[in-house]
Amino acid sequence: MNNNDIFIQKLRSSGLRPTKQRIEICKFLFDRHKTFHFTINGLNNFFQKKSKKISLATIYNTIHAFKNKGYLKEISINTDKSYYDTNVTNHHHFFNESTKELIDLDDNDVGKIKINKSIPGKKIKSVEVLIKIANSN
Amino acid sequence: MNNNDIFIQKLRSSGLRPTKQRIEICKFLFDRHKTFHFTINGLNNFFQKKSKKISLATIYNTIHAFKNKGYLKEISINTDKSYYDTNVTNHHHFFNESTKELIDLDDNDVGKIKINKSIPGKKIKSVEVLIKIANSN
DNA sequence: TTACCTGCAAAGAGTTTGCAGGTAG
DNA sequence: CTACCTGCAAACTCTTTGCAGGTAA
Repeated sequence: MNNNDIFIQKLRSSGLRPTKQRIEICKFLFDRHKTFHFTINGLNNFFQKKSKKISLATIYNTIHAFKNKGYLKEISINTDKSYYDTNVTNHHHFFNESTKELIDLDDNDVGKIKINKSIPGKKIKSVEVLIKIANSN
Repeated sequence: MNNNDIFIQKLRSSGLRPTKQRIEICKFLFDRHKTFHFTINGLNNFFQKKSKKISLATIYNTIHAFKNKGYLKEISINTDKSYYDTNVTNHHHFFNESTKELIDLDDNDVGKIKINKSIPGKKIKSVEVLIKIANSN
């Protein structure tokens, strides 16, 4: 089974039709070993350069669908734009303010977060640490 | 010295002219005991209701100026809009997803965050924990 | 054939900017 | 008087939406 077939199956099993565009997006996002962070604009630029133009509306649609299916995680750093992460496990981030790049941290990089407060009737949905870094000079 | 004078002095000492609008904004933001979170839209609504309309451009200008002077802190929760905090000390937050409200956590509420990774040439600028909560039912 | 998907363009939300008139010092 | 500030409207960026034509099953 080649990669395309894997993605076709992945899409189908999520109730998403495996269209040409979605398969291309899958190949770009998920056919890699390392964690990958991106913005919608970055994705769009990539496909334009490859002359595999996918309309912005379709990119938004697909990314939203993938996020809803749990294949992507949205990360809020600032109000400018949304960042997405192909690593959907619970983890924290460095944000390099000089380059505007996100860097994943793994479990060993950040000690356990102890939360000593709770609010009646409320449940903790997520705990995210964002560490902003910049050139040290 | 009354509160207005304190704010006038605060503005002047920052190189900001104490205009009517800025003093009004100061009074609303800083003349309180508890920590206060707000959005630009919320501020705007407040002044409109009080029939002390301040133009949106001036509100943006002033909030940016205050942020640059270190009187306010911007908090990123989602891409929708910016949240601001009159508590400029280092602290963490609950974000109530049901009500879209921010709640400050103090030092005792969150254990010390241990970071075991560093990036050569980079310095940590801030460490922020955002804990999303929602109704537990 | 039918439900779903794509792409375009228009619309929306939040924010920023240019500029003419107003105000503080 | 001069530099700075305000308010309006226009512009901008990112994102969402409506809809006509296209495609998967």
